[in-house]
Amino acid sequence: MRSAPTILHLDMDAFFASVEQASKPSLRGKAVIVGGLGPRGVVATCSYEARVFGVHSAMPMAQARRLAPHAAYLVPRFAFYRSISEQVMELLRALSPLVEPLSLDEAFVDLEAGGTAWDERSARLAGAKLRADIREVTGLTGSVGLAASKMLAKIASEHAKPDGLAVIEPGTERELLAPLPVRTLPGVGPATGDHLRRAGIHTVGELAEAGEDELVRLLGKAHGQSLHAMALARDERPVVAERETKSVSVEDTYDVDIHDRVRVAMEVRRLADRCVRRLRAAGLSGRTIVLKVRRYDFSTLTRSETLRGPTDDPAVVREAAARLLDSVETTGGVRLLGVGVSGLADFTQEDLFAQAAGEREEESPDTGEPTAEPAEEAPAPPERSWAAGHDVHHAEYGHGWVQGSGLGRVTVRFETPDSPPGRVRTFRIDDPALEPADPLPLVPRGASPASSGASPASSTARTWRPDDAGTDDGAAPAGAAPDDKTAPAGTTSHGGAAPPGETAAEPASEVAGAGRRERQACLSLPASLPKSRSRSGGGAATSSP
DNA sequence: TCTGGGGTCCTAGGACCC
DNA sequence: TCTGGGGTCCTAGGACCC
Repeated sequence: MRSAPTILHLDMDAFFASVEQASKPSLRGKAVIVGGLGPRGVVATCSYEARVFGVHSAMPMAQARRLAPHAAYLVPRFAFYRSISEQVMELLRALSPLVEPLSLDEAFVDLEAGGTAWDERSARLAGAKLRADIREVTGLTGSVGLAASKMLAKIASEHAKPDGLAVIEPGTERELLAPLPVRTLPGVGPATGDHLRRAGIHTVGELAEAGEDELVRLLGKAHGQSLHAMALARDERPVVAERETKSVSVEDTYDVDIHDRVRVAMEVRRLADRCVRRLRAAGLSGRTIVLKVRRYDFSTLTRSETLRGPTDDPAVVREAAARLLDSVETTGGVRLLGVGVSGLADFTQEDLFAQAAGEREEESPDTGEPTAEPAEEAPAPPERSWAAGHDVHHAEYGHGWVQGSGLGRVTVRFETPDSPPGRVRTFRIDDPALEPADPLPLVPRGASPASSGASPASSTARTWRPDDAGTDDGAAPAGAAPDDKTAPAGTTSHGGAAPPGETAAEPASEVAGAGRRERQACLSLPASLPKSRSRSGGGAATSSP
């Protein structure tokens, strides 16, 4: 393992929700919940203001609505998030060619390989500058972890959240990890956590003491070995820039279970076509077709079939999926269907017609509503769906976003990322003056005068020492971060130079406010770690030390 | 409370070949 | 006639991650 903390992990704070707050001034400082809005939707991301009510990602939307009835509920706008993500990834690639994205809002960077950092000091500077650059270019905040390995960098960024930077100094790792709950380690989810708890293993230190043989016995070879290594802070995994796609799949959960076998078959056909479009858009073909069925009782099964050679022919995938469906009992109802292709090969057939058609269809807008599609291959008509959160333009009132719709009406709030909070007006859904619009940039173009404003705020950089995690009051480290954050937000970027002076400062101060609340919620440091990564169940319950 | 959608990796059994 | 072991591929399911 390297001797300097030159692996960086970036994690954008409450990414989807923060993007929505940045683009909609009236939502800043408010509880914002992004996810599926149907009866079976779940929370994808929520703002820190919403977390105060106990809302967290992966929670059923119905439960979130009970906990936070007055929050703003929005459908995700992936294309927009992707464009912001691309701006962030561009900043990372300026630091090093070795950038490994994990999702739209997360990535590892090998600073040493990029010649950007070689010791702790230079790594801190790079991390602080990155955070400042992200804020300047996107108006958003991200948290940075720096350590000598990927695992530790990720643990550090989690600790730094929100809007902070944390360094784990080489040499202190094992001492720092020892008191943390096993769920802190990547790869320990609910099942493994329970398993270990039943074996009397609660902390990373106990994991290390258990020994490799015991862990292999408990968890199997691969998992046991890797967990033992991680517990000892041994992690040699390199940052890998390009990883090959292994599979492509699509799936839909239906608002109500489907009982009609004919309808099930039709849905499978549509999913097969959608899957092939994605496959072709990626320039791939595949040999193994997978059908996924989730039944009324949530039991899930998969059936797969491997062809003699790779295909990207919709008819072939459709037929394979139909054959697989024949082997599945669906009486009682089906809540989810999915079609996937694996065993991928680079696309080699030169079927230019099909390829062109595939690309055209891929462009169709992403409304987040699985059911709205026309059944056959007709060119998608201009759908006027008015999904909550999407941008619109009105001939008279200008740019705004859909706050809600129903009963033949659509409610629009007229505001832009750099306007003050706007007013709401209601129209008929077929009002000809109203049309869908593209999102506006979060930061006005070219409005970045002397980048001096956001100087690499090295004051936000902290070292996470073993003592910090060990002490229960945690007052000093926990309190330090948000205070540090408010400083750059409040004092920089105001200096009159930026044309709309409020623009840069406003979202920043809101996020800082959110940060304060977040910190209150997790004063005890060891508990704070698993809390925000609780994907399913548990939450605070599993996190108490 | 009633559980999304997109992925990755691992395990285990059986078939088949050497 | 009995007893192998190893390797690879396929299938199904499960855990985990964001």
